Amino acid sequence: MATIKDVAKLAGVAVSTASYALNNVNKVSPATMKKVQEAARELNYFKNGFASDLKRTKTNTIALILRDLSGPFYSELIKGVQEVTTANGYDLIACSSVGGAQSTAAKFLKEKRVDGAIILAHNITNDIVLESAREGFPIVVLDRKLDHEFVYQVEVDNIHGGYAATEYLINKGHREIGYVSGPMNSHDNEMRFDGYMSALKDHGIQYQNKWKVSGDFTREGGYRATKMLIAQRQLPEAIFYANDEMAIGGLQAFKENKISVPEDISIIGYDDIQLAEYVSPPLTTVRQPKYEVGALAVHVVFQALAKEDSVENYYNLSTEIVERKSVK
Amino acid sequence: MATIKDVAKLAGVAVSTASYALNNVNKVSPATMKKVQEAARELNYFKNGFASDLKRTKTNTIALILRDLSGPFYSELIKGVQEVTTANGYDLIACSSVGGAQSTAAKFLKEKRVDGAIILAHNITNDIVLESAREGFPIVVLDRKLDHEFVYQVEVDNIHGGYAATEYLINKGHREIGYVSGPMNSHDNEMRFDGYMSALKDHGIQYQNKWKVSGDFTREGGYRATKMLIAQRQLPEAIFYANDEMAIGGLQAFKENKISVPEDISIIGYDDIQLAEYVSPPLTTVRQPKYEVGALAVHVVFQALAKEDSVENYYNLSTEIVERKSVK
DNA sequence: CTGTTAGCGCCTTCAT
DNA sequence: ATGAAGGCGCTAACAG
Repeated sequence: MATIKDVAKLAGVAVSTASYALNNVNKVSPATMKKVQEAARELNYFKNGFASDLKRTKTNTIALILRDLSGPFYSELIKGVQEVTTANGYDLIACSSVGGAQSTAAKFLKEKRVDGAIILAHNITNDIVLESAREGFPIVVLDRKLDHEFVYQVEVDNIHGGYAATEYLINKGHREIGYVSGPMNSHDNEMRFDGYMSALKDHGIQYQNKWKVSGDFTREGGYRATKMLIAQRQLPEAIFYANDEMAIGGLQAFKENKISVPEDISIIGYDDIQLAEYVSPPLTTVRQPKYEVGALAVHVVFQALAKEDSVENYYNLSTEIVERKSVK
Repeated sequence: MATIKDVAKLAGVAVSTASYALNNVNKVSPATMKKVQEAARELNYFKNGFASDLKRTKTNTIALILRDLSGPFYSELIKGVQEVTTANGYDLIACSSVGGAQSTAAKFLKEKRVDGAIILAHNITNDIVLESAREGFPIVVLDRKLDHEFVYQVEVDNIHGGYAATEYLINKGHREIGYVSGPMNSHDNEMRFDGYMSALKDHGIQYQNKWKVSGDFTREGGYRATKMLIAQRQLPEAIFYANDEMAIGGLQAFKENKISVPEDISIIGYDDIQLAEYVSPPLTTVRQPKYEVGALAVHVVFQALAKEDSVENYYNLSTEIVERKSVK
């Protein structure tokens, strides 16, 4: 592997000159420039990224940390992140948090291998985030509440989203409304549930514990939760699934039991994932502004990096109901 | 930011001792070990990843390069890559190649910021791959043919897949079979088309140029291509879409024109993406062993890294037809 | 405009 | 078992 030294030697200049030439610093004569570039090409030289990063203590890349690279994560969100990152001349890498504290993600955070990070991965503990964030290493979390000078939150207003979903069902004439929840430790789930509760309360409907069942945010979980509800032999008139994946699992369960949606029961999901519109019946759901979340998140990272005074630690975006055919 | 020096000082030992202690080298007394670890904790010390990588000239991470992080890329493939990578104690990062030669991906390749890479991204030119690969930096390509000592190929037998898809249609009694192609520069597309042609030929069917139309591997492209075919006012009996995304776009076009699938026309896709089974009618398609491709790809990287003699430069996996309801 | 040089933070050989 | 010291490849003062 050729180093900058080799290039300098071949070009007959000092290393610093070679460095300047290679980095286009306006400080070197066109002739030298050319000599150096030719030498570099001849040796098939490429800078060693680490050495460079080490020296500048800056990587020019930001990380997007996802629980599972292969999961049905929000492609719109990634798009938002990606576009803004690129527009700012930074690089983006995605890394997975499978393995928790031992994961690649945790390592990148702790060892500060990037200039900033955006996290959407429950299994990265708050501790890791808190001890990694620092001046010059802003972290934005999309999935939790955290109080730290250099940790920023952007979230969608899930309380309002949960409220809206529930109220939508109520306005359609339903009074008995089930809730299939995500994992208990999920902040998103908690907020959606809060919204659900408030809507019930504001409309004078009594909350019934038997109609709350947990589905873990997975399709499989939604399926099982729905089967449980069905097994109770007393279904509510409508169900609010805390995410679309679970709702799709629920659809499957209803189908197997010949319960038809929305004739026999109405259901509403949350997220508006791509599949939602293709499922049968098409799923009425709550859309989150995913692209905006992603774009805003990176934007915040850059603002923090630039030490702009105007950065807030907390941002909130709102949701919107998308009506399809799963509610009567 | 605390460095190893600070830790050593606080623990009252030399830097080297601190390094040994921190890296669990069996060379330091338990007492010293403890002192150092405590000092590290107290200072909230974490090693600087770059310095470490620079010194060892090894990153312990491999990169998966995808054309578009947000695209509907194969989650099964990623899963295969991820699991095997993790099982080998390596880290995995995904990076996007949007931007081509200026992309993050190209940078990681050229600057050798990882120990190995797996590429599924047409817009990374062969040149970049060829000049980046070298001893100690194996690259496996999933989407092209390339001849280089340290470039490995794993591909699925797309020729056979294309053949099988076409033959399936023929066996169902269709003689007029259209082909909606991916981009011309796609090796995958080319192979599928070759398979299509051979099947036609082997069954004594004349290839008709008017039934080949390009769809760019996107849903939108498939939609437009199908509209074009419809506009020709003379539809084939069946269409082979070179991927599922395009087939789904086609489904949409047919629906809008009240042409029903499979009654009026049969269609078959390729890939077996997740959506395929949810679309209406469920799409008959050719499944690729995606998980296996991913797993094998990383496996090859590790073999190459270990300089095993048994590594081949070329691997081939086979496909399978999954019958659903879009072919009559 | 070009060259010399001092580190960036860490690992590791060599002596002790 | 521990310490001193060199250097990985690069950048950026600083001096000329």
